Amino acid sequence: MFQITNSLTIKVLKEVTPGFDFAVSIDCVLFGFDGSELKILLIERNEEPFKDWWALPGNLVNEDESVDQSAQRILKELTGLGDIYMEQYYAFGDVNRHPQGRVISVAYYAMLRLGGDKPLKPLSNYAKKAQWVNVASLPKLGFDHQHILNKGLEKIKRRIKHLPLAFELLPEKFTLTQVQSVYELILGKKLDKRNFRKKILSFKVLKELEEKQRGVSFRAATLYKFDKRKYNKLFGKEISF
Amino acid sequence: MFQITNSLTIKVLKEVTPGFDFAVSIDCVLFGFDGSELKILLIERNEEPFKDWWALPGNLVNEDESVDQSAQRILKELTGLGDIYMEQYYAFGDVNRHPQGRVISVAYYAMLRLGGDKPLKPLSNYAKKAQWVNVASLPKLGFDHQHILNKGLEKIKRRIKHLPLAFELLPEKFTLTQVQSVYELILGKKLDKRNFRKKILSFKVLKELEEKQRGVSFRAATLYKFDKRKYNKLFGKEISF
DNA sequence: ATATAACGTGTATTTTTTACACTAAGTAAT
DNA sequence: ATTACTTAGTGTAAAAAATACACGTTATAT
Repeated sequence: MFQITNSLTIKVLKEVTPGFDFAVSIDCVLFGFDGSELKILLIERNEEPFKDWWALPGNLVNEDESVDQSAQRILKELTGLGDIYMEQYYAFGDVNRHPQGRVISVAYYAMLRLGGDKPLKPLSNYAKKAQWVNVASLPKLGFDHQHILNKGLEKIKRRIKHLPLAFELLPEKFTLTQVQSVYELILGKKLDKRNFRKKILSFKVLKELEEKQRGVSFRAATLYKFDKRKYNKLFGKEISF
Repeated sequence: MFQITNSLTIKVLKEVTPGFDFAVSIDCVLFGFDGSELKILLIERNEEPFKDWWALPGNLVNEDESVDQSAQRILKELTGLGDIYMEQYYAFGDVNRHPQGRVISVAYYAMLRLGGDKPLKPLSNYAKKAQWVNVASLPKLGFDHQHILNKGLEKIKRRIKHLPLAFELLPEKFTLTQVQSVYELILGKKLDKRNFRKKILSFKVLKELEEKQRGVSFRAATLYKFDKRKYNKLFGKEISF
């Protein structure tokens, strides 16, 4: 159909409408909590640009998928994690944010419970590996990912004041002290123990269990679980810490 | 350089990296208040697709501009309005949202005071005209613009509870009843007059003027103006109505 | 038995939110 | 000038929420 008469390296030659020469990518900011530290899920890249750098799990959107679908696929491919509800929070569109062309990136965040149950295994070779990294000691990240991450942190800081997002970070059974730790880490400040408990229990979305912690030094705390049923009824109510 | 050996209509023939065949567009949701009704700025389109339909002011992002810059340019071209701070709120990326190809749209909103001072004059011929339209009686909109607009409304509903956005909609001098009207329109519910005034004055961002309304039937109300200085100091404080 | 370290609890004060109804002032019509 | 009309403008009491603050309890480790 087309005859190419010069010797340039041409990747694909194709009919193009002006304006249709952008790429769209997804970047995922996954927050995790291991019981004491706030973590972010990063990958070690195996492709240019930024090969061998740490970066947020991210890649280009395909033509036949919505950006929401794409976010799910990309997270799965790069980290092995599936079935995670992520929420879109911002589109990054500076001209030179990507060294290989004009790429707009749509960022998503999610909160995730950590634990041996969810192994991190990249399914594609875009990533060498995926790993949870302490937010307080991040490596240098590729692209504008530090900026994307900072905006994500700001976002959850605001969100957690109004929604009990913290439970998504915690294991099924948790102590009130752990809940408080999550809030303190995300908000970056200490909270009063008695007032915190009064408040968090007043929403009536926690169910006290008969059970106590096991295998801890010193006094074991009572375990609670999150009652999603009751949480859904609460929807829209304002919460602040 | 290239020799085309068939007869298809080809708009541009160009080197393409796979993935780089998206377009990115901007859509602007501008809210206005004329003293009694909440309005949205719409254009009547003069280009396919959806020629002759009403739609949000929107167009494709150029390669050499950031999405933020693009939002400013597009708004100016389609409505004649410049120098308006718009905030990005969501990226819409369903596969079939645009009939001519894969277009991701980044949506922005702003609040604007209405008045003869800001004439609406499209500078490009993408729009036949721009016009403020009552939110309560919208025409059918092209693309997924009704959806984009609905999300924008939800957004400002949440925002106005925490920030005094209402003042951006009002003229320089306004009455407390007007402020209350804006809140009631956006929140979609009636508020108690005494409690509203107590609350809005408690932030101390309004300055009472010596002046009263002119040219109204019945008793004239005291005029106030917004004190941006004091507002900036307030930043971060939570407000709720 | 004792030391340790985290658990778990209550009250008083202040601040904020809510509910609620009438008088005052200016305009328009007669 | 009187009257009718319409919107402006105001206060208080009760309930709810937020804040400040300290010590006895309990399981573990030595």
